[in-house]
Amino acid sequence: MENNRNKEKKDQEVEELDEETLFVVSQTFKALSDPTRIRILHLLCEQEMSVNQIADTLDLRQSTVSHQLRFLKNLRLVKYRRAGTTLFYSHDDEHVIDVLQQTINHALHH
Amino acid sequence: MENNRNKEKKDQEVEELDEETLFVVSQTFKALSDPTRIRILHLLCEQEMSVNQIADTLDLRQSTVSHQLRFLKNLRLVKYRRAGTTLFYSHDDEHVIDVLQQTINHALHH
DNA sequence: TGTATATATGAATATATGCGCATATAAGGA
DNA sequence: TCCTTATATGCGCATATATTCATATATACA
Repeated sequence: MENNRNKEKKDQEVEELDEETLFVVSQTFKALSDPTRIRILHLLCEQEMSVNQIADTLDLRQSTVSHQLRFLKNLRLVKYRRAGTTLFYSHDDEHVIDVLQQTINHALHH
Repeated sequence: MENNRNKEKKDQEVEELDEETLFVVSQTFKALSDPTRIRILHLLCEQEMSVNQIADTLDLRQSTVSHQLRFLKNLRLVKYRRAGTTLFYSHDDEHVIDVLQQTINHALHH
């Protein structure tokens, strides 16, 4: 079987993805690949919520929610505003929310 | 902190996702969360390819490609046609390919 | 300063995941 | 039937991940 790497690119040949793009894309989807994070992001689609509100609504431990919010915040998928000791989280990436909504709708209608 | 589950739904309150939807959506994104699977699906966006062609093009072991193709086939994200002993794989879910392309483009242009 | 509330964090544990080796299976041709 | 080629699969290892408990940090307020 012939190996085409390092040869001239054929007309229909697809451009290989560079490592950074691959990393960003895989991380983005990894964020959406866990049911807990999906539930959290789905909540935050329409309203901001505090950590404890999220934990209560989804019946999760406070630490679980906090860990996952840190994960999502590192990827800049959520942000927060402080009000006293309470932090209100909201989504911070329209594209990711779009993709999530699309896929939820696709799953619901099939 | 008040727990709103099992109470009347407020106007802006988001509908909770049922377990099956949650499973389907998370599995879909899990498929897209691994760099190897992304590379394979990205290749199959534009052309069908045999297992060995994929392995050669992406510099992966044949067993690695086969394992990942099985994963993708279980989720019905790829299909294949047989030609002798060779299996030509191609993508089989337009929605997932769309979502992948969108996210790759989003990553490339930011 | 001391207390209460909200959130974050570190460590431990259980589980899931990706990959490679070795081998099995399957189809085609001599 | 035997050999070759293409692909699939079982198992084990190494690593990643999600969750929990216990505790730390931070803010507000008396």
